[in-house]
Amino acid sequence: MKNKQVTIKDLARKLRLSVSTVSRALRNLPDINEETRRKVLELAAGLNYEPNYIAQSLINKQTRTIGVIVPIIATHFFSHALSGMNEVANEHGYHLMFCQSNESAEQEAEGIRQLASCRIDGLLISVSKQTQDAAPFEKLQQKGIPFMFFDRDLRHVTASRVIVDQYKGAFKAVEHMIQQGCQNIVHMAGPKGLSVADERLRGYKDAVEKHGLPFSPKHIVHCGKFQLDAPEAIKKLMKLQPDGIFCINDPSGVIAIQHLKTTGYCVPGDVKVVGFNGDPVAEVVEPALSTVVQPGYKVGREALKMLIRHIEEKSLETEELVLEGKLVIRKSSKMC
Amino acid sequence: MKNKQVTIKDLARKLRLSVSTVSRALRNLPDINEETRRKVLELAAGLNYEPNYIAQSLINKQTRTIGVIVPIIATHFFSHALSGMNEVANEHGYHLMFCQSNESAEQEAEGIRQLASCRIDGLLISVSKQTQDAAPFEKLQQKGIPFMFFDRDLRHVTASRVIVDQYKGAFKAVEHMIQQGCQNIVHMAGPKGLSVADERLRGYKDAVEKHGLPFSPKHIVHCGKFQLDAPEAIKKLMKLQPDGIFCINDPSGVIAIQHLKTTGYCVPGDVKVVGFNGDPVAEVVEPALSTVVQPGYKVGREALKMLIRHIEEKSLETEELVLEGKLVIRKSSKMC
DNA sequence: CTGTTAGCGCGTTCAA
DNA sequence: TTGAACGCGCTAACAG
Repeated sequence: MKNKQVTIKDLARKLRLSVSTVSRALRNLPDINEETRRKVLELAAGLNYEPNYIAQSLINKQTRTIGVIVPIIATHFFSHALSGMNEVANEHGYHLMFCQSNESAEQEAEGIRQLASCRIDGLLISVSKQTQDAAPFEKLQQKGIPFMFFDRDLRHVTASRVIVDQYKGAFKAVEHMIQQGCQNIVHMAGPKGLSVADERLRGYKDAVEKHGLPFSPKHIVHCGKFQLDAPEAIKKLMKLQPDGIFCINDPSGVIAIQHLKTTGYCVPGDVKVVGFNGDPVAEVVEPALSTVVQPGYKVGREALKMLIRHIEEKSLETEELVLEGKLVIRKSSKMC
Repeated sequence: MKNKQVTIKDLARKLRLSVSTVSRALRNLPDINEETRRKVLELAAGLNYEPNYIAQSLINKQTRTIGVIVPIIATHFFSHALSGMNEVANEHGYHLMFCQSNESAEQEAEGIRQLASCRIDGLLISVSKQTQDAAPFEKLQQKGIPFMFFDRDLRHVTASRVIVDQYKGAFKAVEHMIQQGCQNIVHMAGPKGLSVADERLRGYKDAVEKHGLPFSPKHIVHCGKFQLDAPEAIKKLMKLQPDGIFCINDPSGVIAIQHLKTTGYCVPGDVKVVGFNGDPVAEVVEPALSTVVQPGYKVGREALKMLIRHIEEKSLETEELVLEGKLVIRKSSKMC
């Protein structure tokens, strides 16, 4: 039943040639008679010959496979990033091997180990919320496996990265709220230590301070798992009687809006809300949620392009590409 | 700079043993002195030895890698399915290689070709909206590469599959609408020929007929790209003055609700709406959209589990697992 | 218990 | 222009 793959050896036998001649013909190397090449190519096509990439990899020491680790696939941003990577991979003849860390540093380290032992040519990673330890990345460096961060990175690790300017996005968003009349803006923040969350917080704080709005540590509440923590976070934040809530992402923005509505507040009349990401739910909630749209697809594309370039040029320099999110203003933050 | 990986040969040299002895020690085979095994294992750990899976694959003829092809990753259902597969893959020591067809039969065929030439051990696929041709799958069969469908399948291709009972889900949904008082239900359908869309349509039609509700070909409008076609489809359907719209999925259900509201209808008062899938937007839209939640994560898990079983048992029988969606009733379809 | 030999499918010398 | 021989890292068969 098992249909053995035809090998270069089979071709050689049928043509009474040596394997090395066949190999040369197949790879379009010079130093070969046009006539023999034609014959080889013809038979190869006829017999449906396909090179064994495994065998080639064993020699080349390259697999044309890139590993990708994301915290959670089922996310608007990361699924779009993967989609972008998929396209670039196709364009350049690479394959993608993926792994999900489930926001766990442990699973992430295990994923890195697994993928690295597969002899991938490079690794693209967006770290989990927990990740602090640089050790797994140092091991990659020792092994000589090129890797890069995309979106969520570890600041203190020397590596290339493609990120989105979270600081600027947050700053723009908060400044917009101020322009719309907010005088007291609070921030439902993400987990401490996560690069993107820290940057958004920094952007929020700078915008608030630049415009002389009130600020205190109480203006910020951190959420680990926002689906769980958000409701309580909002209650805490509302004690400050804010007229604006800047949320770490869109799902939490949606929760905020829903909570405000059920507790008798008017959005945007009493309180304006802005989220972050560009999730589909932001467009659907009522009032529609203003947000900073992250270019997930583009992040994926650019990250893989950069990594492939580094791999193929054997470049050791680190590079950093910073993209920008786009503030999309909807009803939830408009003056009325 | 390049840190050469330590090989079994290096271990052998340092221990003055033969490579085969080392190999046996490493693999915990019998016929080996406990003392030597200990030494080998110790040195291997000390030198950070890692087996070269490429070389092993060349011999075993197995890569412990599964290919996955999905129409669109950035989708609630498929991203959750991938997530489920990722978990099972980890549990069983497999890797996942993925590829997106972008709903194009051509890209899908190319993806199959690409993955197959990578010497994957098996393939999991959910077909594109366009796919009709069975040829790519026959080639897989010839090559002896086990493959399976999940969710969207090609009915006339003999292969195992893990699917969700779309017929039953649609039937339940429409029957629920009838119970809530609908007398004239129309259907915003998916593309013709797509297995899941056809089944949902069948379920809709049977439920309507069972209860003696009016039905005509005009009660159904097909959408290819629902984001584009939905608005027009709704206009057409509304000419029949329905009091219920059963939508092919949640995004189109959301569009329906929004359209109805802006044209002066009350949902669910005048018209009840039910979607399909369980996308997050369904919970957020107002009124919240009733839907049939598809167990995407479980489909992914079960599909990969089944495929791995088939691979490891070299089973040739085809198997079919049918899961069920769950009707979740929200405001958009409640009697009032 | 251990080592020798052969080979997986292919690429890379080097002679011929 | 072609072919023989060797090696990639590892496993498998057999002999010792």
